[in-house]
Amino acid sequence: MTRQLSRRSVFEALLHRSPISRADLAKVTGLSKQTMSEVVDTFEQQGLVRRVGRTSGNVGRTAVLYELSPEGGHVLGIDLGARRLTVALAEIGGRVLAEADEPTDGRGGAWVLDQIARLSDRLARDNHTHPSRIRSIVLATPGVVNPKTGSIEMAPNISGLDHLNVVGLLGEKLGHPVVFENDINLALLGEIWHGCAQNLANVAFLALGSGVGLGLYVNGELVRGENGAAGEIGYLPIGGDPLQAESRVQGCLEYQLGAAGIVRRFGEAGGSPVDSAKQVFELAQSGDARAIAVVGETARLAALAAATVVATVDPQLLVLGGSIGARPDFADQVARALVQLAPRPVEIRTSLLGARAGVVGAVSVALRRLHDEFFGVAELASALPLPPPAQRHAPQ
Amino acid sequence: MTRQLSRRSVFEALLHRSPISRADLAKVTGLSKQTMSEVVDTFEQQGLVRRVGRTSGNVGRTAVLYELSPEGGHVLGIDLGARRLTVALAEIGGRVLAEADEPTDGRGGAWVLDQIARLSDRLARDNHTHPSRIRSIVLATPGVVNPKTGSIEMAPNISGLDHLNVVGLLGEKLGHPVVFENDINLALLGEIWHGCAQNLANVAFLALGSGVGLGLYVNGELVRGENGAAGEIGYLPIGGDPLQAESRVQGCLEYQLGAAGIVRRFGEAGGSPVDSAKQVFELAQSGDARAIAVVGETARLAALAAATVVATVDPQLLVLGGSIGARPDFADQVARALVQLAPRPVEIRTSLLGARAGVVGAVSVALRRLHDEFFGVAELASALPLPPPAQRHAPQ
DNA sequence: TTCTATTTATTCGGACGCTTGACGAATCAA
DNA sequence: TTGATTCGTCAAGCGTCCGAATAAATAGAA
Repeated sequence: MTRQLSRRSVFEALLHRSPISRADLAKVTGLSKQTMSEVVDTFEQQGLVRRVGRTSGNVGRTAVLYELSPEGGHVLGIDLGARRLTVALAEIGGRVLAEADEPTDGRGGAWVLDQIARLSDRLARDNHTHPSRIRSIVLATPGVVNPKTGSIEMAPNISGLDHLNVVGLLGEKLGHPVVFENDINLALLGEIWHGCAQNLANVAFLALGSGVGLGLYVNGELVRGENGAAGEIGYLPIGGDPLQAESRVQGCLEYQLGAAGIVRRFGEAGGSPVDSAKQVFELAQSGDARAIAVVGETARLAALAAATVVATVDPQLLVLGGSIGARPDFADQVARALVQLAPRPVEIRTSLLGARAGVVGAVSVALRRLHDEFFGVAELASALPLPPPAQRHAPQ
Repeated sequence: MTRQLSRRSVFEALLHRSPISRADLAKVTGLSKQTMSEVVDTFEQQGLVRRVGRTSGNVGRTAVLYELSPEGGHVLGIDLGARRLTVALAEIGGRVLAEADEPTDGRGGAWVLDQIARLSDRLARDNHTHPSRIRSIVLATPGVVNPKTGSIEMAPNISGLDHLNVVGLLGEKLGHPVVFENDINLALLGEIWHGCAQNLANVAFLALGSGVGLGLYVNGELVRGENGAAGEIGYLPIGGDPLQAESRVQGCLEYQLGAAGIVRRFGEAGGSPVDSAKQVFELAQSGDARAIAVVGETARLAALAAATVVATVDPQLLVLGGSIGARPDFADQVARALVQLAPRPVEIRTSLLGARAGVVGAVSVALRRLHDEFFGVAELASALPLPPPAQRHAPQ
């Protein structure tokens, strides 16, 4: 029990300061040299740690340096988008070994699952890792992921996936259980781990692309909501009559702010025919007056959504992401509009990782789960619960 | 270190199952009878625990029963409202011993601080507790409380308090440091501890009274925001033009939905002169058509705010509180309007504790802080942090 | 009443994990 | 070569926990 705590703090020190000697580990963790040698020895026997050289140049005896060994375990992050499939492989120490991506198999359904398995397998073998060594897998997917069951409640925009038991089938194909999480939530975690929101505890991630979505990170924790539906801001009563038919079906804000809404509004404004929101933005940059107006209105709506989030959860930073939100010209307009709307100034940044955010976030969660599997202190960490109002008297 | 964990789990068992014998404690906690006797003995010596009788009627030797002793410590919860001052005294085991309230001293400033000290002192002495025995004090106040400094950033609606170092002065007067927290947040925690939201982890508390405010409880934790300004939904861009002058100063939603806004709208609708929002609601109940319309519009605005919260954080339960929000007739109208607006049905309840919610929540936080002071595992509980992207190599 | 089964409570011995201090080993600098 | 310094191991001791044995107290059966 107390050994578990020692092992945990040694592992933590190894995560952040490798390569490191046993003597230094003892100083950092506060444990004795004796205990340290014992712990490191068991780590070495388990393959969690390996020798990596000796110190030199210092006065005194040289020390053996240790670092976390890739033998300790590998993790897989997968971003399953409607257009693109991305997979990343990392080792227990946090180093991302390789990333690969392909267009998502257009035939959908089981073909996509096969594609994921094939790509993951190739990635593992190309990096001298047998797929069976992978000890944690997290998959980013659009749609609502129920936090209790882990199942997908709203199928992603991929045909034929909604009838399949995706969690079970994919776990079987990959030889290890797969944890699902909403892609926007994972993009947010990606930005927090390796992106523009590092070391912050209160961050909101506004994703504007084909749809609109929000990721919330509060008190250093992801907000999923009771049904995993937190951040479904497509349904915010902004930008139109929330009782309208379109608003009921698709969500009031999404109807205006989604890519389809932008294209539609550009058409209604008499703009030349376009078939993607991207073209509207490009027209605006080239000076098309109608496009400029539509983009301005789009930024105003996004700022309204941002102001809503700022007033509700008071984040330290607002990250703009998604294929539309990450455009720097657009982000500037949103920031300017937000100054007028928000009760207090809030910093805005555009996504640093872009399309990679989701897969990086998936890797970060997969890593965290692996670490917790080895060194978790689940029941220890729980807060002392207060007594209920009706004192239960133990029947004697 | 490991003893601390044992002590902690024994205390937890005592909190929830007292009176209880040492033998039963051993069964519940999984510790040995031997260890249990040691721990309980030290608790008894520290005055944390006392004998309270023996078992009888069972076969076998009788057991000595123990319970948490009030000698272990008392806590104070204080709700400082603009109109009313409420103080509650509880003991370490969670029992609320007494509550008292008075109209807030209208002279404001230092008089109010004196009043708090006097009322607290009386409450302690009336319950055979010397004020010096009080080991944790939490005060509920309107306004934004900075979560880092603990200071009040927006002074409550009490004259003369904004120039004073309230935290320091009050701590001195009461002989123990005082922790401040937003009154709506504490009302929410009150409902979660003893009210209508017991044992839930995702709750939103919509407070409608002279102002509008929101309390958020997510993942079993209070959401304060980076600056303590989470839940400042008076600034939601709902119910009017958010760029208007009134919206900028007071908040767009608050301008319409606050008590003053209700009275104003009733006047604009040609209603008979009233001087409080309460009268508008009473007129509506007695059949006044204009009042009915104004109340209906008010409910619609509240439902829009609620829909915003539901779409953003997906709570399990929405509690309506505050002098206006807790009216059952009004809550029904809000619930009906929300069905049309929210993407998914969400349960709504009205506050069970009413005006007492704030002080009950203050007691709950004071208790939790006392428990953590004795049995906290702060650094143990922290999650394993992931390594930063740039691996720091220890300079050797 | 006496005896037995049962439960509570204490005592004792042993195991585990951690620390301290001493000591040998390895290295750099003079 | 010598001394200072640091690394790593060994041995001893301490705190905490557990399990087994034992004593104490009680209800129910004989």
